[in-house]
This record gives sequence, C-alpha cells and structure tokens, in this order.
Amino acid sequence: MSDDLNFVMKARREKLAALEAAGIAPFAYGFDPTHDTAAALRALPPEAEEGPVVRVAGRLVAWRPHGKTVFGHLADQASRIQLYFRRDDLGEDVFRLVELLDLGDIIGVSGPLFRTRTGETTVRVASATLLAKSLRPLPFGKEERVDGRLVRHSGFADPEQRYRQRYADLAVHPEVRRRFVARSRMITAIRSYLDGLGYLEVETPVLQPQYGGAAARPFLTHHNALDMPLYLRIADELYLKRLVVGGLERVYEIGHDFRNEGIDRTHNPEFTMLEFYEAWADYEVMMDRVEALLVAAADSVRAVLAPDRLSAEERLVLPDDSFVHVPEFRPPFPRVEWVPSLNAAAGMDVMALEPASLRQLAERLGVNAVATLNRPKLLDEIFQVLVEGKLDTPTFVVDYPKELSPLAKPRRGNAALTERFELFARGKEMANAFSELNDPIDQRARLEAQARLKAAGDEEAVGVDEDYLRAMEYGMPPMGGVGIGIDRLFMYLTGASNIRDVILFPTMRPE
RNA sequence: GACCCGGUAGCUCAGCUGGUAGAGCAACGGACUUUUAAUCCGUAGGUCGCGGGUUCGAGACCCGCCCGGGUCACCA
Repeated sequence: MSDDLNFVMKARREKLAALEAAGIAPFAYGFDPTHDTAAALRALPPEAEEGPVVRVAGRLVAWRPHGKTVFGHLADQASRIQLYFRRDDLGEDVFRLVELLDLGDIIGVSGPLFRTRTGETTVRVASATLLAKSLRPLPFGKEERVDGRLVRHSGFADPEQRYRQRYADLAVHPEVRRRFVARSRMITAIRSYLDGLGYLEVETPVLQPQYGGAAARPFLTHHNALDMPLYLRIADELYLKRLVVGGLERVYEIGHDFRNEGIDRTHNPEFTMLEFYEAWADYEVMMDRVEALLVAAADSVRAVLAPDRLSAEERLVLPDDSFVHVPEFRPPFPRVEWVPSLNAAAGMDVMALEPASLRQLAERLGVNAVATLNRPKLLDEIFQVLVEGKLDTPTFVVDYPKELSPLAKPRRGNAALTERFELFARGKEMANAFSELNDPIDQRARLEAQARLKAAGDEEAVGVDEDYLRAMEYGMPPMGGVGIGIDRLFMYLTGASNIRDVILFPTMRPE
C-alpha cells in the first residue's frame, strides 16, 4: 500500500467521523482500570459462573460480530480476555456505536465477569470507552488452539517489516513483547548484582575527541560550535578507568558503543555494552565476578521465558515455540591457556614461527587476505579458527600474548603474556577482561606501538591518548576490568540467531 | 563483499513451458442475541519492487538497479 488512504483506512475514517458525530471523543486522555487482563481472568473462581465487575483496558485483537451480539478479545501487556457485547444489555444506541469499533482499537470496558457456555472467562460489557481509534489496520493473524497449542494463521511474517515497524510487531506478537521484557529483566539483574557489590553506575562520554579502548572503526561526526571532529565511542573503557584514578573504586556503565562496520546477524552498528572496573582486583577476581553475573543474568531470563515459570494467563497468549530453554551456567567454567591451547591445536610452537611460516599457516587454515594482516592479527585469526570457534560450553581463555592486548597488565612470571581472559560460548566471545595495565610508562610504549600499526594502515588500531596517560601518571590503582556485550549475551541465553531479534529498533536502510 | 532465495490486494500466499491477475483472511453491504481461525450470501480492492530490453503479447524471459532474508567471508 502506498501511504495515501486505501479503502480500509477510508472505512475507518468514516467510522471515526460517525463516532464523532455521535459525540464520542475518539482519542481519550486516560482510563482507570481495576484489573489487568490476567488479574481479571483470575478474579473469576474456577467453578464460578458469575464474578465481580472489572474495568480493563487494552487493544481489540479479535472481533466477532453476530448480529445483535459481538464477541471480541481485549489484550493488554499481561494477557487477554474475552468481551461480550449484547444489544439487550447495552441498549440500541450504545450498540450502534459498538458496531463502529474495529480490530486494533484501544478501548476500556467495564462489566461483570461470567463464564460462557464453552467455559471461557468473559467480561459482559456494561459500558465501553473508546480510548484510541485505530485508523491503520494492524497485521493481525488469526489464532486457534489445536490440542492446547496456539496456532497462527496468516499474520505478520515479513521480517523486514517486523524490524522496521517494531511497534506493529510488538502489538500483534505477545511473544516478542515477552522477549524484550526478558531483556530488560536481565539488565536489571546485572545492575542489581553489581550494585550489591557496591559498584556505582556512571555515565561517560559518547562523543569523544579521541576514541579508544577497543579495536574498531569509529563513526565520525562534527561539532559545529567547537568546529571540531568528534567520534562516537567504540568502548567505555578509558573513561571508566579514569574514574578509578579519581577514587571511584567500583564503577560500571551499561550503554551503547558504535562501530562503523558491516551489519549481519551478529553485528549492529550500535550495541549495548556492559563494562565494569574494580580497584584492588586482578583478573582472577574478575573471573569470579563474570561467573556470578552470568548466573544471575541467566536466572533472570529464565524467570521470564521458561515455560514452567509462566502463569496460565501468560501462557494463554504465547505460542508454544516461543518458550525458551535458557542454558544453565555452572561455575566454575573451565579455563584454557591461550598459547598452549593454540600450540596443541596447531601441533607446533606457533609463537616461535617466522613471519613467513605464520602466513603460510594462516593461508592453510583458510584465513582471508593474509597478506594484509600484521602479526597480532594473524595470531588472532589463527586462534579464532583453531580454538575459539570450537569452544561450545562456556570456557575462559586466559593469558593472551602481549601484542594482542595493549591495555592489559603483563602476566606475572611471563612478560610475553598478559593477564587477560575472554569467555567463549558456542564459539562466540561473551566477555573480555584483564588485570588492567596501570604502569604509565609501559602503557605509553604500547599505545605508541598501536599508533605505528595505525600509521601502517591498520584502521582498527588506536592512537596515543595523552589525557588517559596523564590520568595514569597520577597513579592508577591496580584493578580488574570486564566488558560484556549485552546483546550477544541475551542472544546466547535465548537462542536467538539474529541480533535484530534482540534489539528493539535495529539499524536499517531507510525505506 | 560473494553466493543463494525472495519482493504479486492491508496481511499470508498461488500464478504450469510467456496469452494481459487469483485464493484465504482483513474491509464494505446483508443474515445471525453464548461465539472464539464464528458461519452463510454478496461487493469492492492490484503502476505484479524500479528502469530498460526481447516479443504480436511479459507478473513470468534477458540486462541493470533498489530493498530484504539466508549462508559464507570480514568484524580481537
């Protein structure tokens, strides 16, 4: 449909005009429900035929006129309940207005509960209030119960339109609402875990004169008044660690990072990152934190999405295939060391290879564009193929080579390594953490090495952040730090295969 | 970025080797006072993603483009 009025929308505008002519205000200011639909369903005892009067509000999601009666279903966030409009109850004048209602209208009703002949709890509508007229048809499908399973017919299936018009996707798919409720609860659980440890939630700049803290291509923008370029942050890390210098000993931030890279089923240009930093802790402590945090996150998601946790009223509106088995995290997670695991998988001492042999190995493993990669990148690629991709159950990879980790402290007892770990599950990175480098002289040398890579054409290498070095020179407490991609964590917990399914408004090309 | 699949009514889809568009639902009109994918009768609704080409004739075939989905690659 083009955006001009098609015949369906014309019909709705005509009904709108008819309602207005009858003195009905089609867009209300509020309503005062006594129950949500789930509470209303519970208010009629199982064997009772008649129940109390309830006031409920929501969207009409089914509409079945039968001459002098109408059956409909009213849905709110909790569940849905059947409505019964009867001309003899409402009077001819009111019933004529009921006939001007449409699927998708938002209404409030009140009336006593009763049980229909087929046993369904229903509101015998005594009065109805139009709260918002729906002028554009929502893509409702039809639903039926087959052996207790909810089966959808037709409906709203085009994934593009579902992402673009998430409001419509949410309006017609209770299970999509449910998924985002679960995501929100997961973030609440993470906050509450960190808050319980005395962490302070903070906000650091999204617009940064110099980006850093990760290896990625940034978005570039411009500030008019200052007439200067600004980057959208690719990580929170360097600002959070500045705060620890300032004496805020436990800080975290949950916010969006922005990376100017491709879009696919695991990448959205903006995504939600959790980072937390804890003074006096090393990476061993942070492994404990990550384990406990993931258990809390998984429990919170399970509480919303596991079938045995849902009430009967909630189950009523959810198709069976929307129930999710949330994986159990069982700490402690196994640990594998970076260099030994790589050497074992490769059958040779990879770190000792000459550049030419290293390239050969990468070629043999199917790494692309080998010629353009520097040594750290080559190592990382080889590791990804041989080790990371094969880690299915949650596993910590520990002690990364120094050249891969410009912000991590050297490993005690082996200065070629760093005290860094990443957590992998189903072949995907779930967390990245280290004992944070707090030696400003070492840090300067590492950043200068990065700057040389950048000058040599590595678009993801970062430059020297003088202000960050200045902060560190004042004295930075030893600390552990962790970064966790919230979208990917939630994907893992819910079995989602596309990041767009866990982001309310994923980045799309304009229509 | 490569490859595969797709874009036809508001929604979900059909349309055989080319003969000028179809169903169900939604909508509109009618019947129906306990239905629940309500049912029954009738009506209306389409630049067949966009542009070019082949052809007497293109939704279908060819070329280009746009948009999307999937797979792979890239992305510490």
